[in-house]
Amino acid sequence: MRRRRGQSGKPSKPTRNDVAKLAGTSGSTVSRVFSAREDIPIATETRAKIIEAARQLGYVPNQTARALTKGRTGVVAFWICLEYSRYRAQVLDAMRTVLGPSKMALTVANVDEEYWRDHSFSRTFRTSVDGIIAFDSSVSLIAFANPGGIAPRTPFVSMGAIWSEALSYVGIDLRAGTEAAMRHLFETGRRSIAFLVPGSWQLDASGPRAEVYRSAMMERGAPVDTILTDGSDLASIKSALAERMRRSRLPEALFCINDDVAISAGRALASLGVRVGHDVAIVGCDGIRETEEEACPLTTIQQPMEAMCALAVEYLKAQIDDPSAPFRRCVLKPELVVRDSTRLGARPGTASRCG
Amino acid sequence: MRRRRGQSGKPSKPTRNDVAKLAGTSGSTVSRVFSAREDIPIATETRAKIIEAARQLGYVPNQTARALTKGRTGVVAFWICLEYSRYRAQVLDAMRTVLGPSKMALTVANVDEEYWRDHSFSRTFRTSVDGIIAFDSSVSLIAFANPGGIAPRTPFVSMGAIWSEALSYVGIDLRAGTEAAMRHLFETGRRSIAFLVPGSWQLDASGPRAEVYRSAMMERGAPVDTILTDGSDLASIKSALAERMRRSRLPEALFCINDDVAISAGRALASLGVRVGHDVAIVGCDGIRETEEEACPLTTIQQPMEAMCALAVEYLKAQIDDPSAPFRRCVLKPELVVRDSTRLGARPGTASRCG
DNA sequence: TTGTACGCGTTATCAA
DNA sequence: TTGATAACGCGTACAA
Repeated sequence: MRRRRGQSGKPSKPTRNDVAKLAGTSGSTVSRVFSAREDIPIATETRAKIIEAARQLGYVPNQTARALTKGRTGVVAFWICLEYSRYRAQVLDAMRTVLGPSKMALTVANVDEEYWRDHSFSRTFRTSVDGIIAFDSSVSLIAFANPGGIAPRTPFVSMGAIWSEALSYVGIDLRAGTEAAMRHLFETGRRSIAFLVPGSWQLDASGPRAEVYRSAMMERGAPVDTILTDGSDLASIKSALAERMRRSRLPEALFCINDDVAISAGRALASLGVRVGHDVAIVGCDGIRETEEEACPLTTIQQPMEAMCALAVEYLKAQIDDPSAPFRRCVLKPELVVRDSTRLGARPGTASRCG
Repeated sequence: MRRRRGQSGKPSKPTRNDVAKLAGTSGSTVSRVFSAREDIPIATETRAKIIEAARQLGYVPNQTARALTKGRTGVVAFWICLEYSRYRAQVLDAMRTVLGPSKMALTVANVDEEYWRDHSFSRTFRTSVDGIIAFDSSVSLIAFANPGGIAPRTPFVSMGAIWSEALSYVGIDLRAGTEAAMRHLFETGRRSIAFLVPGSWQLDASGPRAEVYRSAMMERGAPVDTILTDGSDLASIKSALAERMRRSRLPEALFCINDDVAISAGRALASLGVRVGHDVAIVGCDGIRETEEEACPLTTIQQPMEAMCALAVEYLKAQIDDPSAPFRRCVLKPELVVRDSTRLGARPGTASRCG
């Protein structure tokens, strides 16, 4: 038995035909009015009656039915981890900016975490979309890029520091970024450089940043010097650095796994009486806006967030418009933005505490 | 003419019936297998054949069709401005946390900006959902809460500092928060208190925070003292404060429109040689995490982000489960978190500059 | 345990 | 300019 309008007292949503009945016309004509297409001629009077009837009933076209017949939703999904991170929030902002003027609608889903919880994409897949852009999502790579992966015919573009060669992607070359950072540090005369990373980040202690750091050091005959912190919070970073100062000497420079860590390191050192940029240079990674407004602005490896989003959208559109189009690929190079935290000869400063 | 599978060379997605044919069974049985319901009995052998056929074809159930027949998507939309803001990113994080363990899927849309651009919700409405939670979205209030508003039968809950009495909402009582902040400042002996706000924020210069600030001052016979800045960036705030120092005296306390402004104000003052918490007290608003890790941790009006999200979800669920259920309403009080920026007798500190 | 048949609310085609 | 009518792909009542 089906729930029918008005039968059980629960009012369900009005449909095209309800409007048609009230307007004294047919369902197809109602559809035409709401199709919002200029090229379909409708008598002014008919249209007015339909608009009025729809208003009275509170009619809204059912997007699900529409999508079913058209085979398109006009929506692209952006899969990104929604756990708080300034970097990701800024990437999301870039995606919003890029997709704003487009015809496509944007919908954001929190994919990775959901997968680890459910061991499936069932929830994420519930919103039907024309294509998917996934940012730094290892999980979706596993799902899409493997042979016999899920939803093989859904247009998919991976974006960020990890990707699979099997499909379209817009990568970020963290190796190149790290190389530039290390070169800069050596060129500005730093010899002892440490890599600062929370110890729990298995992946990042062995990823491209760590690798390039190590080989850059070894190339120059400098000792590899990794400082592991307990967490990524200020307190953990401060205690790791304080401990280091107690046991031996601080390095001349810190290469930090990301900007969050770099910012905390800068503050921690300042509060320990160390002059950032003078006694110790700091380099971060990602290029979040906050690096610019620190007491001592931080040198950082700036990711090309907006360019990355724009390309990913372009690639996805190509796939959507022609599912048999070849995959497109590109790896973007970050730009080293040099600021006072690594600039020689900056004026000395001191810790900032409460008044 | 309809695009048919295999006819034009463009392979379209396989359907239930394709799988059924390959598995030598019927479409409904395929549906049953993919319904993932435990209570439907299926012969082990049949199921195996279907799974295998689906794998071969790369079959994924069409969510659009599924939603059309079931009348449910299992998705809730979260409408929030995606322009970068640490506060909103933290609210989003809270929503993710709350919805994580739930059965519902979360989809995030960038509503307000889209509306100002398109003057319609057409894009936002393309993803069909069971209900909508809107955060600090004046636009969606106009659309939903007005008589004869759009989509009157879609479950809708507004959340945040603005709401409409017409529908379910979870509000935040900024008046109460501001009152607590002002009380605290007066109780700790501050007499001259200025309100710091970017001048372009029309709304916020006349919203609840501004109003309560003014009446609190007037009640105590203290002069209202609004400091307008050109923008919300550090430079604008610094120049407004420097200008003030030049012309007259700094107030004993700054009540800032939000934490972003408060953080910038703290840094600006420090760099001008003012001791935050000693020479000038600072209070922010929103309770973003960053207030805690400033050189001088900031007192702030902490929004109950997670409680707010949890309630909004609860209210929405109620509406979804029973569309005729009464609207539910609640206004949450923020909590004043007192930190060193307003604590008397904190140790003096100085500006932190580059080394 | 499985198959048949209908309906979900649209869009698009075709005839009027 | 408008009205029937056939898909769209799936869920499910009912019959087998």
